[in-house]
Amino acid sequence: MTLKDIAKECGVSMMTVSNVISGNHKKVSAATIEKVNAVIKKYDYVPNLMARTLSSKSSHLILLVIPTIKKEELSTLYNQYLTELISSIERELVSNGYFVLLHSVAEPKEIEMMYKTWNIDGAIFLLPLFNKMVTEVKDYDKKNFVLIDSYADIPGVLYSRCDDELGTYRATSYLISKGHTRILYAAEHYAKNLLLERRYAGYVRALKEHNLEVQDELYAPIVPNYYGGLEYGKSLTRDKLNFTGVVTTSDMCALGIMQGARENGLHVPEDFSLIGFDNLSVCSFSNPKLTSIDQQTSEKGLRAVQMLLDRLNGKEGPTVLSTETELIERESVRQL
Amino acid sequence: MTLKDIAKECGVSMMTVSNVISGNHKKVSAATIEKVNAVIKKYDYVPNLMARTLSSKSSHLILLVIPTIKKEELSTLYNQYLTELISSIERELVSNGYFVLLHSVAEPKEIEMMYKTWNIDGAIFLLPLFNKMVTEVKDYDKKNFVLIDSYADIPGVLYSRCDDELGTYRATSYLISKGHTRILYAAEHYAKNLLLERRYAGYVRALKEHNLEVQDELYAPIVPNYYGGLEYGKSLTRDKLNFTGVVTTSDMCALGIMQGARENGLHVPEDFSLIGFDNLSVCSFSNPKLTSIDQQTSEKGLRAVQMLLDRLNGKEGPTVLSTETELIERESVRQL
DNA sequence: CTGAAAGCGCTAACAT
DNA sequence: ATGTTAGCGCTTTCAG
Repeated sequence: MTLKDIAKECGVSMMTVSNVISGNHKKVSAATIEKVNAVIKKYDYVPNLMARTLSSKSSHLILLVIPTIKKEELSTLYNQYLTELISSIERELVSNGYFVLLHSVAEPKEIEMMYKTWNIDGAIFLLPLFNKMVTEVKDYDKKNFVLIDSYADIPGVLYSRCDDELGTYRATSYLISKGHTRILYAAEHYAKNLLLERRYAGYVRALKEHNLEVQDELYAPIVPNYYGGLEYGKSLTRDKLNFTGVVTTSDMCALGIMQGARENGLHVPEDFSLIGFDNLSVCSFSNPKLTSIDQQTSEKGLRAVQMLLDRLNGKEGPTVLSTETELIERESVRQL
Repeated sequence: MTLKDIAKECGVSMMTVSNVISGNHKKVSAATIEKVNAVIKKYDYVPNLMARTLSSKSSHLILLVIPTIKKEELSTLYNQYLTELISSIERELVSNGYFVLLHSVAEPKEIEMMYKTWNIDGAIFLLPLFNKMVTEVKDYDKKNFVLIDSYADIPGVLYSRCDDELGTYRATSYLISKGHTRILYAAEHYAKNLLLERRYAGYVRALKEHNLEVQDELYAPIVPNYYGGLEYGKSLTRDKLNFTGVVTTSDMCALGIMQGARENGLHVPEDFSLIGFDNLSVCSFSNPKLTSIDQQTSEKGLRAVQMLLDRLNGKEGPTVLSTETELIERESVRQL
């Protein structure tokens, strides 16, 4: 069943049917619209988007870029966070008449290739890993890119993230409100990773606001994932414990620290308090349950899509959107 | 840059270029092949698959069907398992020249719609939730469907799963080998869910082989997810504990039981032993670490793709493939 | 408001 | 081994 068939059955031209389908309702009389729609429904006709794209150039296809990472990394580092993002983005795109092409990408050429092969309308990059790659794509500023969790500040692209600085500020302030004054920051931070930089800034701001000193010995420059945390936790002993609370930048890292420390007989929250980041469901599965900073992951995906669609529709709108963070109290912080 | 441009620059016809690209090397001389390839490389030309699909009918697009489920369910029930499947399927398809259209689906019509709009070459259904829906799709047996984790036995479709029966057999046998004789099976099983049926069969077989009786009181018909487990765990008290070991059908369920029981002062493995299923990375994050049955999730995805590609290429091959299960010892089972 | 012609970029089928 | 013709299903453009 094609446009032509529908047109024939209705006794009108293909263009009329096309206009009905595209919602060009000013160009067709109400009577024909109804007639055409009836026939469309009768045959369950849906337009072939390959043909439409070929002649109109707009595919309604959005590239969802995931990293080409090894299986182990995928499962331990990004698991639930990614599923939540992917599923929220998929839902929002589909409910707006767009389709999702999922593709893992290791170099800029592959992105250009996808644009040529499929006439992609836009692309969403799921992780800030892609920051440098993006600028190496030809005409990237005209390709409707959305970067998630990025602070790269590349002109012409869109950003969806959370208020990272405020997140760690909340975590740190909460520990302070519970009587903690010696608070460890457990994650590397350096200018190259702008997101971690923001999170560190939040920690520093909270300390300063409460007249606490930022001390070198309260900074553990670890890689903020499960294994980085585990290793650090294992290095802890009771006499080396020069802090009472820890701020981390991921739940997985926090769980690693907890697990590593336990192997040395150190327990959360008796020996030290601990706060995660992301509020993954594993927070409820650990013992003790992990207090964490929620960052509204699904909402972040949804806003990424909305920004993108606005841009595709030529609407002026914000180029950066941030979700709000919130402290979720569980069992890993104790009152001193 | 189009086929036409390449043809012109090479001084040959479009068909010659087309034949070079499609690998029809018997129809073109070695010299022209080289010349054409040089020009292709020079311009970074990649064919437009919209146009190719329009004329050839084969899109090289595979539909990856995920369920339309609510956010909370996604994160707690399927998180890592799904990520692992999706990423392995994506990698294998792309490295074979196919592309992945990700779409959540709630009813059969949507699948037919995707076939019409995008000339999909085949579809992979990520969860057995889709069993009934599949048979309601028109000409489903000619649409190159792969069902993951399904025992539906619908003719004309392909199946990728693990040896579920052997999995629970291994778990049960392991508990028996550790001196357990009163072993609880914690998951509903009924003819409608064929996978759970298989898993229950494995439990029963292990008991019988060791001359242990299958007892009604050692069957807990719970929904095998975190919340089902949690609820059941909370219902346990020391005097109601009429078993020493538990076989479950998912890690999440096992973690739920562990957590719920702990709230009543019952501990794993001191008060009872426990085995999960899936071997998710959370098994290493819990305390105690969860002994589990690994089912090679990535491999399962990979085999799904290979079966599908064989069928698309007209190769005769198996219609069912199962990955092997393996017991991964950790800390949740003790020797009696 | 409706329609006819031309063409998007490619390949199947048939020449040569 | 290479070229020509026709057409995939749709939209753009231009006429009425």
